[in-house]
Amino acid sequence: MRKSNYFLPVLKEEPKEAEIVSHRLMLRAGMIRQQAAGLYSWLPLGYKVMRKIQTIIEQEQARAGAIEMLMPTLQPADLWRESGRYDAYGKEMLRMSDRHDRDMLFGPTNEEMITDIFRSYVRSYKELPLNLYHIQWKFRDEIRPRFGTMRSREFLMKDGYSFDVDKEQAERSYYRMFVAYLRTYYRMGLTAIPMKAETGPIGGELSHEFIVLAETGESAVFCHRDILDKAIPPRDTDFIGDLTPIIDDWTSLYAATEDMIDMDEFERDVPQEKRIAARGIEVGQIFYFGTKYSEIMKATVTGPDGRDVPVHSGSYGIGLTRLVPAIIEAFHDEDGIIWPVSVAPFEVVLLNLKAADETCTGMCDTLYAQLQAAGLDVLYDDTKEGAGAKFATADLIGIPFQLIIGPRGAKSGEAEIKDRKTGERQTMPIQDAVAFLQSRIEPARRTDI
RNA sequence: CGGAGUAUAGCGCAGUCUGGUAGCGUACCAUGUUCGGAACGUGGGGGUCGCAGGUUCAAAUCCUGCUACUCCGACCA
Repeated sequence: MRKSNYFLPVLKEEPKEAEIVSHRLMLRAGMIRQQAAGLYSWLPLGYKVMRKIQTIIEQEQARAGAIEMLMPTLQPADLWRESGRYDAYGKEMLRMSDRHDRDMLFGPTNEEMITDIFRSYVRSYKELPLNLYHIQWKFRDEIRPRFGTMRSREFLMKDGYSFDVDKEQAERSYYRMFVAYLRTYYRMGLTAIPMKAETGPIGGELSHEFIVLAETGESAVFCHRDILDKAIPPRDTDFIGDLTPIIDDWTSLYAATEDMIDMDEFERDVPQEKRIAARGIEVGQIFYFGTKYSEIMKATVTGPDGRDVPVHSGSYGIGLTRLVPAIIEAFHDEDGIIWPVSVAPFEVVLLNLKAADETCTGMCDTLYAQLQAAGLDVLYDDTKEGAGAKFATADLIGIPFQLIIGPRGAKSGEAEIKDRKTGERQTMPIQDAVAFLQSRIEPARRTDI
């Protein structure tokens, strides 16, 4: 993409309303625009990041056997009356009526709707296990939205629902999502720690929150240091097989949020030098809630013994619109964002330091074509801005690699490459630059791990 | 929902106390000189001063009501 043809409204000055660093940087980098309290437009750069996150989620969900679909944002109130949550949910639920005065709501989640779909079609245990998910906008009328898209009212969430014939099978489904989540966050460059969690208003018995450590995190968290270095289950993990050893390994080390922390247990199980007490951002949560909805909404299947049983379910959420700021909270410095390659809006930015210089521009045009041909996602700053402004913008929007071509280098055949993360720069013959970038970027995509 | 603030050009702000033809920086447009870390000069365009009502010869400024947004608390993917 040529920057001259792109829409990238970066701000030089600090927006006054933004409190935390990710919100400030998302506004300054031209990723989002606030339209009302807790409502945001996603501008091209921000949306591109979210699409990359979405693709990773979809790939890892598919690997774990979950099937993607799409349910509507608006839901009929009757479905929620049936589960009893229409009255239980309170003012967080945005309610409205249509032209025929039918009570509707903007869905804050989809347990009722998916249960309705399930009970309409599935009759036999032989069709199980089943795990259906969608990625759709939700609305919760937060009393006080804040921190940009970290805590917005409208938010994009992946929510998945598993259906199994009994608790044992349901636990296996839960474990599949547990492993899928570990892989999903890792592929985004994050270290997300599964922590024992409260089951909250959704209810249930077994639940983990996935937490990214960050100073600006909303909740205090406690864990064993070694959990940060645990190996992620590889891509060839057998999701059909028994995942219990992986789960046991991950849950053997203490990790809990402030809601669930048992200090005596923490201090007993974790040696002092291994204790981490920090703050964290929740980027996902998984639940097993058994037959909570299937019983009340009569979602049953016929078991092997010929008798009807209510299905055992779990739900699995990942907040996409929260992940974007969470990644920024984890990866930034005083100059701006530092994207992990796998979610970066562009993998490399080509900086033509002097667009007025014919040699320089000719060289850059050639390189731009070569970078694209090499399969790299490239932003080409072909504008007439000064060099300083280009550097500042490139740093701000956090593209992992900068390929810098100045008039001197263009003449002598030398290119400079800056690694945004380390700040390290190296000079090399221009004809080597594309291959070098390829060798650095391809493994960093984490598509083969 | 309780407490505290803010609202003046795209963005950041001054002007309000003490009423008298709306300003600064930046961004934008034109032009010239620059050109490796957000360059400089000259010229230019852009504002129903959040909305409504009131006081006054005269309101960004004083009074009343409303709305939106932000921060602190309780709530939460």
